[in-house]
Amino acid sequence: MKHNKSSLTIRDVAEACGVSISTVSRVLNNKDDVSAETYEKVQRVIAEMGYTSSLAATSMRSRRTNVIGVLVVDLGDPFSLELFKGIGKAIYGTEYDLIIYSSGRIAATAQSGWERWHLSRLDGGITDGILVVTPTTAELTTNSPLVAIDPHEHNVFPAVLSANREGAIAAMEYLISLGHRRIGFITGRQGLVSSNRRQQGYVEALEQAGLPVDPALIQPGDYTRETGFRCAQNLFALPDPPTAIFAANDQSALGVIDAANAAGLHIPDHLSVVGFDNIPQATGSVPALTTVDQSLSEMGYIATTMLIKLMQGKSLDAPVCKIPTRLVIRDSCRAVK
Amino acid sequence: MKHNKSSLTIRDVAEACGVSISTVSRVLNNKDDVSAETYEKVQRVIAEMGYTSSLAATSMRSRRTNVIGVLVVDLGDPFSLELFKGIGKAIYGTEYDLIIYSSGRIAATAQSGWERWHLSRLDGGITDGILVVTPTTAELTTNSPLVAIDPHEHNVFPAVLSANREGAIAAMEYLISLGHRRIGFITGRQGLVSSNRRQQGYVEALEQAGLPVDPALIQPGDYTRETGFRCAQNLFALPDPPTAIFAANDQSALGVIDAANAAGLHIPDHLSVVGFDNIPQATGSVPALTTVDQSLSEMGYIATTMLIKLMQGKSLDAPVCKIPTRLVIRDSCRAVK
DNA sequence: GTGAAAGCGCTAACAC
DNA sequence: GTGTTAGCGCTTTCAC
Repeated sequence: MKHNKSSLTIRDVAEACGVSISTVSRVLNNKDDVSAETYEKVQRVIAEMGYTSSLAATSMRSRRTNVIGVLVVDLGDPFSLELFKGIGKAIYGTEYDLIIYSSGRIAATAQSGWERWHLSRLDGGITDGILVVTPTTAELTTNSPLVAIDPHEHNVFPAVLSANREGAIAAMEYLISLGHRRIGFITGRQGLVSSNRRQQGYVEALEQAGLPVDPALIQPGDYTRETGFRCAQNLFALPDPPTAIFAANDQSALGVIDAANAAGLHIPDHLSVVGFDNIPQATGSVPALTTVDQSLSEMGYIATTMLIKLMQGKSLDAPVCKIPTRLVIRDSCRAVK
Repeated sequence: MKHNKSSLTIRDVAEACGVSISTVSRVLNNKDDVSAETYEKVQRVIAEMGYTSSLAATSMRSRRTNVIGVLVVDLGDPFSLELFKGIGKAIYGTEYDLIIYSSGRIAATAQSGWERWHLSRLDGGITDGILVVTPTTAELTTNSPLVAIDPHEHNVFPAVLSANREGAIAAMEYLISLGHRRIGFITGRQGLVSSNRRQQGYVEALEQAGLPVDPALIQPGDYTRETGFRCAQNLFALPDPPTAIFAANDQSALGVIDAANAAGLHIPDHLSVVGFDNIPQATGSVPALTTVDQSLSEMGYIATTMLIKLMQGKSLDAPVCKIPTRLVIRDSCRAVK
């Protein structure tokens, strides 16, 4: 490890060129009131020295950094990760940089309000625009453009929304059209908006079809395969077990398949299965699973696109963009007579 | 986009408290030379106003930011994403914050040297420690601790290394022990170190066993499922096709399975398959695939742990840490007679 | 125990 | 065209 001398500053460049720091600054910012000759020379020296302006200093002095900040609680959460793909794609080839900010301090993070804390850390400084991945945007205030990713309804910022409810309804309508009357539901993690919305769709579709909502058919899952497995077992053990199961996400659906295999139940002969899938690749190798696909990476992509528009001073076509879901029918469902 | 006024500054807090900005600064930094009374009051006002010190300003003035910077070219690359999981886990509950930095400017990014550019942007300012995800660390200079993630051999920094070569050897030795003599290899993306190392292991294992290295058995892949599919087809079409295929990653291995299915070849009766798997979950739903598992998230975790140690002024047990691979034998291989 | 003042590296007036 | 200068929000001596 080489700990060299302290990093280069604009002053070092200026001295090396024999000009003043403001001239260097002008070159850095592509101002046009510099002689071609000087411009050229400064450029050369900058390249030679490998100088880069310090983000910290630039942020402080000027309001233009071309940096987009992404605020996220749990880095590593598959949800966020999938979003990053889309965000990265949207940023690619543009003149923007990206900073994903996350904190290890659970104290500042676990309490609601982490978004606010993070936001004020970056905003008013380093970033020119913000993408927040959080359900609660109510308390957020900022001077720069902000786009929220899948916030809940009280949101006042431009946002991209996922069609959780609609997707669940589509899945249920399909199952119902196949003749299923008793359809089990494995919920997502309690407290998450996505989970509530999917459950809401499940209930609405039943009511719409004039079918009863049997609480015994609703099993509390948590988006994991293991819990999906146990929920399915509970469902199988019912005196009057369901002929179909709708799982609130891909992992739960895989758990259902595991449980069916374990119980010697054949899909789709004995049981029809549909899963909500945020990361279509996740079930890509399980072609026999019907899914409601929702592309999280598309959400990230679109949110970033919206933010960039805002940062460029353009206005949005619509302040809120809903990302559609798509029912991908494969071999895991069969009509019942 | 422009900035309005009104981000809260330390001066606002000072005025609201009727003290000087230096007193507020002392409270912010937990200095002990402030009277309990004042301390308490300032704390309260800070909480009430929802003030947070600006990262930009703090970075500039002091050397201590408690922020770890992660430099990455391609956000969205599954490799990086998996790393983030481990990094996030390592950071969780600590007093450190994390900044993942990535640039959309292909000009600064595509050319070798992006690492250097990014580094100097963050270093000497915002971050106290750096994690770089890049093969080439040779040109990097920095004043703060730096840990490289899977760099190639000319690296001088503390690093975590993956056992690509060793893993490939393990896979090959297993196949060879089963009696396979003609083993196909689907390479990773050309130019990547991981790819080279795995190929190196393939060749070494053959040589070690006194088996010939047949160039026709080495198909150039690119870590995608589609290319894996085509490579496998090429292999099948050989006058003397292989009895086993080792694919340089999970996706290619899935492509091989696709191709085998398409060609009516049964695994493992007609063909044995092993894949190198960076993201064990990726093939989790394909239990019939033997894999060399290497946990990328573990690499991220360990690298972060090392960096934190360094940032705390402690020294490392070893400057370089090798992440082991694990051969997970399942039903995709059979002995040939 | 607290305040005043000097910068950190940079940009943006404003001079010349 | 180019240099000088005044801060951006903060930490840190150094007085009091």
